[in-house]
Order: sequence, then C-alpha cells, then structure tokens
Amino acid sequence: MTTYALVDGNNFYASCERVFRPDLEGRPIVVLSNNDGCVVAASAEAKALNLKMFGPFFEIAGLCRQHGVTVFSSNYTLYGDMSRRMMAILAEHAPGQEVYSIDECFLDLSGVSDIETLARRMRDDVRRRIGIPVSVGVGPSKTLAKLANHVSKRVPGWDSGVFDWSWLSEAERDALLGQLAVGKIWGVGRKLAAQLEKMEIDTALKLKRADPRAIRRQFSVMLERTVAELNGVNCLELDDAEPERQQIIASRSFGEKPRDFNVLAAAISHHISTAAEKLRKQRGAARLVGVSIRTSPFIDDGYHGYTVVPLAQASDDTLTLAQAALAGLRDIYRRGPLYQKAGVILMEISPRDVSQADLFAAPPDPRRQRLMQTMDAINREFGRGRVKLAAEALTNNWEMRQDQRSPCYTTRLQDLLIVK
DNA sequence: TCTGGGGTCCTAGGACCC
DNA sequence: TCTGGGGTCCTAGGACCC
Repeated sequence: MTTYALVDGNNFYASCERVFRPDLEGRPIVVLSNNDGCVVAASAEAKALNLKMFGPFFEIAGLCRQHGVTVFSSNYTLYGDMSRRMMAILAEHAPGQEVYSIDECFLDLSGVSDIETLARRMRDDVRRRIGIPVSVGVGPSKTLAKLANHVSKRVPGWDSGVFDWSWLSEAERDALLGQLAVGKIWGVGRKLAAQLEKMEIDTALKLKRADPRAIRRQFSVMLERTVAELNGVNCLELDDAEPERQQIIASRSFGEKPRDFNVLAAAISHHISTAAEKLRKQRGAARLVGVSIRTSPFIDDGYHGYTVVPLAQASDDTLTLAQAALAGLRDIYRRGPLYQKAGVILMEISPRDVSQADLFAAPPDPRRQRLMQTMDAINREFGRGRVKLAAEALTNNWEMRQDQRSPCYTTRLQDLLIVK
C-alpha cells in the first residue's frame, strides 16, 4: 500500500518575507507577481481582508493602503533559496521526495508506522530551522494527499496543519468528501468544475462515485484518472527525478513598454539564454525555437506576433538558439505598437546525447560545448547573468518593475541580516 | 470531375497549476 | 499616468496527403 504526503509552505512567499521581518508577525502582507502585476501570495491576515488573489494589484492597492498591508514585489532569489532549504529538511524525513513546485513536495511515506508523529516532527523541524510554517496532507494517492493538505488548512475541526485520511472510517471519509466542493480537487479548475456542476457533480464525493467510463467519454483520460485516485487507487508514481520538459518557455512582461526593435532583441536574447540554460540542465537539445511578442491583451487592435524557427539539427547552444530566435523576431516585428510581453519557447526537445545521425549535418563543435559548460559554471558560481550575450547588454530598458523588492537576505553578502 | 474517408502532422488556444 | 504573471501539458481542428 502506497502512502503519500503532500507538504507545502503556508502562504509561502509571504512567510519567506516575514522570516526576515519579524516585526510583520501577525500583520497583513501581500506579495506581487513579476512586474508587480498581480497578487500571488497573502498572509492569513491579508486573506482575512478578502482581497482577491491573482487579481491585478491596482484594483486592491487602495484597500491595502487603507488597512496598512505591507506590499512586496516578488523576490524569487530569496524564495528559491528558502525553497531549497525547506526541501532539504523535508527530504531528511522520508526516503522518497518529489519536488512538485517551489513551495510543495510529495513524500513517499509507505511503510511508516506512526505517520502522525513523523508529520508533526517534520513541521516542527522546518519551523525551527528556517521559520516557515508548513502543512501536511496524507493519503493513498497524490490526489487524496493534495486534498488532505487542503483539509489540514481549511476544514474546521481538522485544521491543525496535519491531516491523514486513514484517521477516518470509510463512512467518515465520504461524509468529509461530501463537504468539499469539486473544484477543490487537484486537476479540477474553474471550467471543469462548472461543467461537472451542471451534471450535478458538485462535491468530491460525487466525483468519486461517478462512472469512470462516462467521465472518460465526456471529459478526458486525465479526469478518469482523478476519479480512480479519489477512490484510493494510486495512478501517479512518485517522480524523484527532475522532470524532463517537453517544451521550455521563458517570457516576461516589460516594466516599461518598448516600441523599439533593439529593446525587444535584448529581451529575447535574455530569455533564450534562460531557456537554453534550463535545456542544458536537463541535457536536452531543441529543434524548434518559437518567438512571441505581443501588445497588451486588454487593448483593441492588439498585435500578437508568433513564429517558429526550425533548426537544421537539434541544439543546446545558446548562440545557435539566439541566432534563430532573433531571425524569428525580425520576421514578426512590426514598427509602431507598444509591446507588453516577449518570450521564447523551445520545442521538440530530445535527449542531447542520442541526437539523430544526420549524414549531412556538421558534428557539434566541441569548443562551443566547452564554452557553454564554462558559461553555465560561471553563472552558477557568480550569479545569473554574469556572462551574457552581447545583444542582452545593448539595453536593460526591458527589465521588469519591482518597486517593493526585499533584500536578498540569504544569497547576497551585502544583504545579510545583522541582528543587533 | 468531383467527392470523400482516414491518417499524420502541426499549431493555436484552452485548461490548469502555483 | 497607468496599471492585468509565468509555465506546462493537452487537445480540437485545420492542412495536407494518400
């Protein structure tokens, strides 16, 4: 019998900020997305003010001022570093770990005899060592572990930060599932929930009892699998390897919207560097390079330019990929509009070391491969962007807005917090 | 001449998640 | 003054071909 736990940081970004600002304990905090666009995290006190998550910040800026909410821009360097520390601590407690996102991981607890004690010890350990509060949900499938995690935070009576379905009898489990809206289930979003509700399937219990074949026919194999998982049938293995992406996207909105080709070229060069680094990290090579530039989707007569540039053979070389991306950019660039966002997509990714034999293609240049290795090593050691493409350096006008960013307490010496 | 079934490949858009 | 994230995967539907 498999047993999974889903552990996540409560209001993770807000909690990270608060670790270094103990004066904000018990006070409302929100954290904004890249470019200070949307609200992506809020402390419990801020959530109590009923501000809309994932909504545009400007709509609630007044409310924040009025209630003295402290507002932070995203500081992904800080959150990434805190995430690594949290994951390392959690890994000490379980034989198998799959890092699912920046603030959550699945743990394999199969065979553990006293899960509740282990779960509470994990929580205390993370809290004591890095100051982040976490919640633990336990169940026989990933879907049920996710749902248990939700229960551990939100369902009155069971919201002590740890919840395990095995504490309940079959009848009690179903009673609880009957209280949970179908939209709370992992993989059931807004649209799917609305369609299910139209068929009178509005709770987790009703989806659990739905006919899997009918669900498959009317929706997808994915949702059929969710039904099985709700019934305690484990369909998703723990994947402790870094997942191999089938496509890699790097894109950003602009802090100040440019019209100028050179600014777009600098941004595209930067994004292709980021994407290529990720590509090399998974030891892949891409054969298609997509480039996208667009104006704001909220204006009339918007423009979205998108093209795909094929390479003669798959590559992981930043310079080759950048050449293709810039050629694509020249194709789709139109003089005139103010651009809001630019990005690249690497597609048709294959493992680098089993590249297809192509009689006519030149073999990869070993000097270029060493150059890329050296570049990655320097950027790892001395910080991202230490070595970059010339086109990136032409202008930094494209960088995003981050008006309220906190210091990099854990990764920059000059930002180190000194406790007096 | 025109129609058309069925497969493959490709892509834009949808849905979801954090 | 004006403001609206980023990333991944899936799939329906179009284009093309036999």
